[in-house]
Amino acid sequence: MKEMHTTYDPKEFEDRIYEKWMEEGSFRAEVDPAKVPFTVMMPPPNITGQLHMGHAMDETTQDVIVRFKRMQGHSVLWLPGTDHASLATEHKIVEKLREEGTTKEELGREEFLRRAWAWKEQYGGKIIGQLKKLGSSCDWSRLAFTMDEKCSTAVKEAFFRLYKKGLIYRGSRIINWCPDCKTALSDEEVAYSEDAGSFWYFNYPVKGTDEHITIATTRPETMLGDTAVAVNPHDERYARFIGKTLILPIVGREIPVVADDYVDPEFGTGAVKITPAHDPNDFEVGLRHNLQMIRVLGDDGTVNAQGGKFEGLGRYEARKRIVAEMQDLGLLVKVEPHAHNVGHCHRCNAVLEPIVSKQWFVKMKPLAGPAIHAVMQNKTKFVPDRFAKIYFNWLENIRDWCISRQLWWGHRIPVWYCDDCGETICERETPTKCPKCGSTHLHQDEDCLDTWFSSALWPFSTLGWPNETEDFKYFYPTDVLVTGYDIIPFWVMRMMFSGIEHTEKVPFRDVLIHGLVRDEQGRKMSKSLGNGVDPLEVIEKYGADSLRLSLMTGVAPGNDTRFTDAKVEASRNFINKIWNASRFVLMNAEGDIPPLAEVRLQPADRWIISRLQSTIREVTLSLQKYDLGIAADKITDFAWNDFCDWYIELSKPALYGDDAEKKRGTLAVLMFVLENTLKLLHPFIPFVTEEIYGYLPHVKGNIITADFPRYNTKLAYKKEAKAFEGVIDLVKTVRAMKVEVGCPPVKKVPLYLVTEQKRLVAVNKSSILRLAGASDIDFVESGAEAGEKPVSKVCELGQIFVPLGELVNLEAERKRLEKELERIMGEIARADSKLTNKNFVAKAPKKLVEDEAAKKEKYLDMKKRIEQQLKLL
RNA sequence: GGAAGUUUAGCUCAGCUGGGAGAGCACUUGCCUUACAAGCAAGGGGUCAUAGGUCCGAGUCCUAUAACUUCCACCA
Repeated sequence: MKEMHTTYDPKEFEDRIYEKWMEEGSFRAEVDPAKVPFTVMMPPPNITGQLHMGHAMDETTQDVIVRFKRMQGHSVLWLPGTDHASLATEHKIVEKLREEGTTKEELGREEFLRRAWAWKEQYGGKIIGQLKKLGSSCDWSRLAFTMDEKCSTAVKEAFFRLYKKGLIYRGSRIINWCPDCKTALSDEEVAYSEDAGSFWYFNYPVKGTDEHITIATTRPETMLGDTAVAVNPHDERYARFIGKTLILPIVGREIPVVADDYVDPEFGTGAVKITPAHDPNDFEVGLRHNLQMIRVLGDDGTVNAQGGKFEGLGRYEARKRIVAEMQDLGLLVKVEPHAHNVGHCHRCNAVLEPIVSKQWFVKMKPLAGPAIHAVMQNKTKFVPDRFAKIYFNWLENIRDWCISRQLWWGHRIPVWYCDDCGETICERETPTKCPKCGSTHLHQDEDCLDTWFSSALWPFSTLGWPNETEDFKYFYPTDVLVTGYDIIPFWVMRMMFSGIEHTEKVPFRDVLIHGLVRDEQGRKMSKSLGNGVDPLEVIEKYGADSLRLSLMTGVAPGNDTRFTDAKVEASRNFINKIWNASRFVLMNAEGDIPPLAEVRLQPADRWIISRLQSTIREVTLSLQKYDLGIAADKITDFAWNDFCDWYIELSKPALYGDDAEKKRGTLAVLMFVLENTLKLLHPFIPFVTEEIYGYLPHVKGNIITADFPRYNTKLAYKKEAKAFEGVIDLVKTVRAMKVEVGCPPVKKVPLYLVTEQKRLVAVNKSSILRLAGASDIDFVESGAEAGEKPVSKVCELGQIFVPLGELVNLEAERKRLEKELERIMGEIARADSKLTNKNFVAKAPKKLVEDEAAKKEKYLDMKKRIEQQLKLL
């Protein structure tokens, strides 16, 4: 047998283990009617992306679940993929072109796309290698890409169906426009931030009078497009102006004063300039009053021909000039500082312009309803369920989804226009002639679809929908979707309504939401702050298992967590502990190790096996509920405290003794517990558990495909385990006594014991002597038999006396005993207060009352013993 | 303006359907005990944000309050 290295060194085996899994096809999902499928769709990272801590959290969470389910015997499909990230990618390539001194327009669409695909081939695979480093056990043979053939077919089909149902339409509406990216965005892609701005007060003269109305605006440049001024119909100050005409300064246009409830008389001056083409609210007002819509800003954010002499100026330059000119005209009343929320492009952070533009939209109301119902009826459950509220909130207030983007990299809108008759044609396949006039002069819509349109189909497009493939039939709907709460509106919601609309099934049964990974100070990790921690560097330093475990411990679903080096180090230390415990077991393993069923079990054996059983049960239940943090805690607690600190130490007398049968029995138990502990740990720390598993002499195959431990009632040994706790308590009590009186740990002391559990103590004598640092144990009836000047302490099993001779300070011992007596009296009083409470006795569960009475008995007994001992001093 | 979350040991955080407050790190003390100093043993440290309420019993449920965080909406 190979020897294990003396220290845990993840670098030595992590890559090797991953290759082994790949070679043996351990991640591959099979359509197997004999098994129950378990499907998880990986949220596809952007091809522009680098692995960050958010991914590490997301991937680890999924991998833990998937490995657990795989070991439980499911046919597991964890389908990986990447997202073409239309805007983000195009943005990057455009930037690169700029560096080369060219533009996408100069290149032309075809050449641009060729470059984009090349870019995807070159960089898009990077993140996949990074996912592998983490240990992600996804089925790489099914790797998908949102622009591959399968997904493109699904996108066209989905668009076609929605279009035919009238759920997709084209229209001129106010949309969010990014002047830098030169494309429309959806409402969800707008990032608001509070910016310091100004409030300019302008006078608009009333036609044919000396009077004027003062309006206030944060965007003076939009006045070029003003087509009215609105006041509240109930505002007495302005009642006489309603219906009058104003002269728009600078421009000279005559505009009406209209009454509209939208205006808040309390805010500003109570009179609002109306620019229907550049403000969503004004747009609505414009519709209600039939106002003219004048667009004054072009796609690049400069003033267009409608802006007269300001044409060609940037929006901020135009603002400056207009304010200056208003001042010259004596129409600027005042300027106030004003902080207000401004929408920014989530990709390039440029200030967005609301602009009226002809775009494609998805009608949301008919789609939102069923998506809301599905969650209300628990067809899909959010974990934790509070996130359902966020989901409802979004869907209930949703507006139509702008899906067209003025981009080239993405799914081109499957709509053609007839050059001759102007017919709009939407087909699954590229049409060759106009169905209306027969013309062959057709051209396709220039725009692309929002990236999220294809992401929304991800749970089924990747399985071959709309074709009824074997994969689709077997693996769909999926079981759980794992993602951060920030993605609910972008993705979860859209997958829900798309899934229900297109497949008539919810796309996933559960949505597991995890929190954000923040930096050590609790700040969001971000590029601009430069506070991001690179998971790959952490893996390089500590290994992937340590990173994974550190992300999984001490976290609750949906709650944010902080990343600290200290936490990774703690995880690394734990893994090292497991490594060494395994080494200990293997070092002592000699000859054939019998299966557990064939050996005689000692009390300590039954205790550890019992503890293992309850750990198995708790861990399994926690994992099923997605309480990964609790599961990780339970296993690490068992492995470190129960197994390493107690059982391994307890096993040493048997291992080093001459009783061959006992030794074989102990080895069987050690091996059994180790093997099961490794299996419980495997979902969290897959590499090291697989590596150690390979050293176990009696097992075949890999741990990744081994059976997850099952709770076995026959091995629960509840009573025996409970009794054995007394032995542990005894050892702890002796250790504490020695420390309290300052007895050197190496000095072996004789123990005198008053107890009714003589057999239990006798059987475990050698372990107790070893662990407690004692020389011998004698059973006595009272302290009087315990030699000169004994110190004493009560414990679960009875009372311990240790004659410490010269080490004993009588006065100190008296004080110690009095203090302990005080504590015991407190306990008795506590139990009494409950037992004398009639309501408690009458209403509390019977078991609780009985337990309380038993405790009181125990403490009364302890009290008696201490009092006796005090008399002897 | 609306919504959600957080508030527990010095720090970072767990705590499931209410039944004697936990972990890791840090700290104190003592140990290189032949798996492990990335370790072992023994400890100290908490009116569970505040005020009420329900209950025999509240960190846990309810209602207010405060502070912080986040999301959404937004008044030009």
